[in-house]
Amino acid sequence: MEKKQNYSRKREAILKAIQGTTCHPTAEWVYQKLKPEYPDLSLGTVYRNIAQFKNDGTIISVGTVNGQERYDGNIQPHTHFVCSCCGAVIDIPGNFISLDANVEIAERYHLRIDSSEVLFHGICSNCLQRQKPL
Amino acid sequence: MEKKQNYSRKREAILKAIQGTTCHPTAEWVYQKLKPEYPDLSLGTVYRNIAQFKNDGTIISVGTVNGQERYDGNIQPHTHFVCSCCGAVIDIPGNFISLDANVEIAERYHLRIDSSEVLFHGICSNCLQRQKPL
DNA sequence: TCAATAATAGTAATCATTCTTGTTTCTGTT
DNA sequence: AACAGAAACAAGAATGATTACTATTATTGA
Repeated sequence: MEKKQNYSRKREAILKAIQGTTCHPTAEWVYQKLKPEYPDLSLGTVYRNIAQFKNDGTIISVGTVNGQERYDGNIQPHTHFVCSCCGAVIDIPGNFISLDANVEIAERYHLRIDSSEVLFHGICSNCLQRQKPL
Repeated sequence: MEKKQNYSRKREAILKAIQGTTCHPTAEWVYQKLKPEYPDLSLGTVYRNIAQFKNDGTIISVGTVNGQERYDGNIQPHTHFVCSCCGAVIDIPGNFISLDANVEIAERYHLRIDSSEVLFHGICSNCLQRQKPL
């Protein structure tokens, strides 16, 4: 019952672009990145394929920063830091949530937990440097 | 140097509406909630005051669910569960992140951490019930 | 009461994302 | 290789949440 999926060079390029960076890009970033090599690439294509990757679990969403959704090609459990100054999303190795906690919470609240996410907010080292003179 | 702030009945009502529910409402929800009592309320006013509350730290944002930002009047550290089926955001008591972790990460990566957030994704008990027949 | 200024309604503008339509690309089969 | 059906696409229109603008109204301190 699953839809057949044809090969597409652009789809592959979009995935590679997301997996090949740690900047947790937006759809627009991917579009701009690939535009030189694929001049007839359409932003809609980027969105459409990203939606598919998300659905397949090939990539994950890191959430919305300044109104734009950010994606991550690294699907290993890890943690993110979001700079409230420049909007950068930075990887922090480590999970910080025990598997036990997941199970316990799921049971206590009668929920099914599919994933957990830890997010830190603050100012990144770059922005701290820049602010020093103030 | 701080701007003077005049009293506004609508602003108070908006804050009370957000603080008086645990549903982590959207701006639209607040607007619909208050519309009967304030027939000339404007959606822009809701957004403008929410932005102010967020800035003051009176409320927090829980992130974006299905394209709409969700707010929380409870600023005590606690945890959220987001139902990927119905979009409900549910409070889970407890923080799950140690203060030590914050300090350690901040030092190791030369960051300033202002807040941390734990988010669970899955299916809530209501949606699980509804799906049972399948 | 009165002037200064903050807050608002209503509406227009913005911007990320999704949808639509007609065309092009894949793929399996002759 | 040529063909047919399905999948993917570009380009642009449509949508929907949020923000900005402008003329009016409310609040405040004197």
